[in-house]
Amino acid sequence: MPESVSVTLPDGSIRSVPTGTEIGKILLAWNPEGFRRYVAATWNGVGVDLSRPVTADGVAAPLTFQDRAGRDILQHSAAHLVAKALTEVVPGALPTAGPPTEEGFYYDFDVRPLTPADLDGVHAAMARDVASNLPFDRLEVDRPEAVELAGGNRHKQRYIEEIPPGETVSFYRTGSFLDLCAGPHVPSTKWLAGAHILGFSAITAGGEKDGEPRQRIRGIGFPTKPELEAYLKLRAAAEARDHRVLGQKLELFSFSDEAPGFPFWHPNGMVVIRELERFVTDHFLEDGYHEIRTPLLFAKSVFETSGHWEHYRQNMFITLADDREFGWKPMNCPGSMMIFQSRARSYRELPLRLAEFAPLHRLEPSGTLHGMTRVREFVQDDAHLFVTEEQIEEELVRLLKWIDRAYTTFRFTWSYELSKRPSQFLGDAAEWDRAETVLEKVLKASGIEYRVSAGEGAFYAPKIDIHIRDSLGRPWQTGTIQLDYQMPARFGLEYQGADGHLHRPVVIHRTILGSWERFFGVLLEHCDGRLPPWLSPVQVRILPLADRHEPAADQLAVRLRKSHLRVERAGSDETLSKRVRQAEIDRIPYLIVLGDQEVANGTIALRIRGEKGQKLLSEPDAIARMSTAVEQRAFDP
RNA sequence: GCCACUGUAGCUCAGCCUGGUAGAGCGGCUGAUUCGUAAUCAGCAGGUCGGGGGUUCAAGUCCCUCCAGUGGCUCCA
Repeated sequence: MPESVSVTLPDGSIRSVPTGTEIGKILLAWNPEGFRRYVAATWNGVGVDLSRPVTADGVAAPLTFQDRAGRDILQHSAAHLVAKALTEVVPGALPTAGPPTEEGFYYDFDVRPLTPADLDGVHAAMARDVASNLPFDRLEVDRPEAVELAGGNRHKQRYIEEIPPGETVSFYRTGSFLDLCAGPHVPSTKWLAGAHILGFSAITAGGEKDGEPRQRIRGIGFPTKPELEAYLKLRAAAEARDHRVLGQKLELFSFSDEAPGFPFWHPNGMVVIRELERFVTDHFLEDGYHEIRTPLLFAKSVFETSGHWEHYRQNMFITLADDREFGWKPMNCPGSMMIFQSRARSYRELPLRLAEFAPLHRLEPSGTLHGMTRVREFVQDDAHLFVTEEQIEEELVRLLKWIDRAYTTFRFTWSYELSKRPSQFLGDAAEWDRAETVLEKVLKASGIEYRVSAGEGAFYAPKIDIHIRDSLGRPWQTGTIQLDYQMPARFGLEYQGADGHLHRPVVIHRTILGSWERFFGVLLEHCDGRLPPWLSPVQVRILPLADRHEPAADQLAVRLRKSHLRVERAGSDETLSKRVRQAEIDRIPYLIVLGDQEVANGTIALRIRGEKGQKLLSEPDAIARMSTAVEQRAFDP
C-alpha cells in the first residue's frame, strides 16, 4: 500500500495525504467552513461516511443538508435515532425498514400498537441521545456474522438474505443500538439536533391488503433546532389553512355524520362554485361546446355496455327499483355516448363537444374520505369530445392550452402525469399503444414536462392527469384528458364520412378543473381563504361609521349592486376597529367606511385586502377599480 | 376497506388518569355605547358529554359495540 494517496477536491485541486486519512478530515482541511455542515461525503461519486479512510487515489466531495443526497442521509440517520429510542421505550419492538422520504423519513416497526405515551418516551430518549453525541460507527461483516448481529430480528435476517452476493454487508452502531444499514450516516447524533417526530400510524407491511400490521413513526430531521422550529411554524401555518377549517369559518360548506362524504354547500360556497362554473362555461360558445344533461341513474345494462359493471362496480352506489338494478352514475360518459348514439351522425358534426356538469356518485372507501378533496358526490366540469382520428391532436393541443390558461388564473403550480394501460383494461393492447403514443406525442410537441405512470390509466383509456398540491404538500388529481377508443366501440358509435362509409369516432373525456369540490378545496388552501375578488362570496362590505350613516350606506350598496358587485352592509353597533377586524377575518376583498366626510364629499374610503391603509376615491373610480378586478378575474383585489 | 387515535355548548377547548350536581373563551341574544381602519362594557340564553349496551348505590369519566372524524396504509375516471 502506498504511503500517500492523491485526492481530487471539488474545486479541481489535488491533495496528497497519508493513506488511511479520513475523508472528512481531508474535506475539512480543504474547507474549514464545512465543520458541522458536512453530513457525509462522496468518494468517486459514491456516498460514504466522513470517517471513511482513503486508501487509494480518487475524487472526494462533501455532502451537506442542502444536497438531496445529504438531506436523505440526515433523514435516514434520524430514522436510526427513532429506532434506537423505540426499542428502548418498548422492549421487544422489532425495527424493519426506515427510509428517507420526499419530506422526511419514517421507520416501520413490528410491535404492539403504539400509544401517544410511547411517543413521549421516544421524544425524551432522542433528546437524551442527541445530548450524548453518540457516534454512528460502521461495521462491515460477513453474512454469518450479520445474521448473528441481527439478533433474532427475522425482518433484518430477511433483508440480509436479500442483499445481492458480493455486496458488502454493514451495520451501524449508535450507542447500544445496532442496525443493518448500507449507510452512509452523519458522524454523530449531534447532527440530529433538529430531528422530530411528526406522528405515528398503523400500516400494513409492504402496502399489501393482507400484509402484516406494522407501526410507522414518521418524522423529519434538520441540522439544527432553529431550522426545525422554523419548519414546524410553517407547518402549523399550513395546517391552519386546512380547507375544512376555512370552509367552516367562512361558512362555505359543511358535512354531516348522516351523509358521510356528501358535501353541503352553504350560500357562500354556492356563490363560489357558480362562479367557477361560469369561468368554464364562458368559453362554451367560442370553443364549440354544447351542454347536455343525462340521467343520474341508469339500468345496470348501460354499465354492462360501458364496462363499469365489470370494472368499477365496487365503487358504485346501486339502487333497486321495480325489481331492476340501477346504478348511480360514477361518470358522465355513458350518457354522452347515448346522446351521440341517439341518431345518425355525419362527419360534418365532428368534433362534437358535449359538456355535462352532473352530480356523480362514487362509493369511495370510507377511510379515504377527506373533506372536499375526496368526497362521494361531486360535480366536475366534464365534457366528451367526439372526434375523427385526424382531429385528435388538434383537440388535445387546444385542451392543454386551456389547462395552462385556467391554472395560471388561479396561480397554481401544477404537474402533468401520463397514465398508461392498467392491468385490467378494455379492448386490445394495440389500440392502447396507439392512444398512448398520441398523448405522448402531443405532450412532447407542447414542450410539457410530465411523469409517466405505468398501469395507472382508466380501465377504458390512457390519460394525462393534472395534479396540484394542498397546503401540506399532498398531491391531488384535478384535471384529466383521456383518449378513448373503447367506449365508442362498446356503444357501437358511428358517423358517416365524406367517403359515404361509416366510421367510428374517437372520444376524448376531459375535465379541466376536475371536480368543483376538490378544486375548490385545494384552491381555498392555496389562497388561505383569500379568494380572488371574482370568487369572493361577499366582494364589498360597507361599514357605516355611526348609525346616522346607515341610510347612506344602504343607498351606496344599491348603486354598487347595479355594477354587479356582491355587497353587504354591516351594522354600526360595534366599534369600527372591531368591524374592520371582522372583515379581515372574513377575508372580504373590499371594505368601504362611510362617515361624515364621505357623505359630505361623495367620496369612497376604500380599504383593499392585502394593501396597507385606504384609498380615497370618487365613487365612479372606486366602482371601476373593483369591477375591473372582478371582470378580469384578477387573483388579487 | 385496514390500523391507530379522537368525539364535551354554534366554534376552540378544560373536566376523564384517580367515578360523586357540566366549565371557560370566542360566537349568539338583550341593553348601554355611535365610534375614522385588526377585539367597548354589562347581563342572558345555550350541552341527553357522538348513538346503543354494560359495570356500579352512582358514569362525561371505567368496559364493550356501532357511527363519524383525524393521521397514515391500500385504493382513487
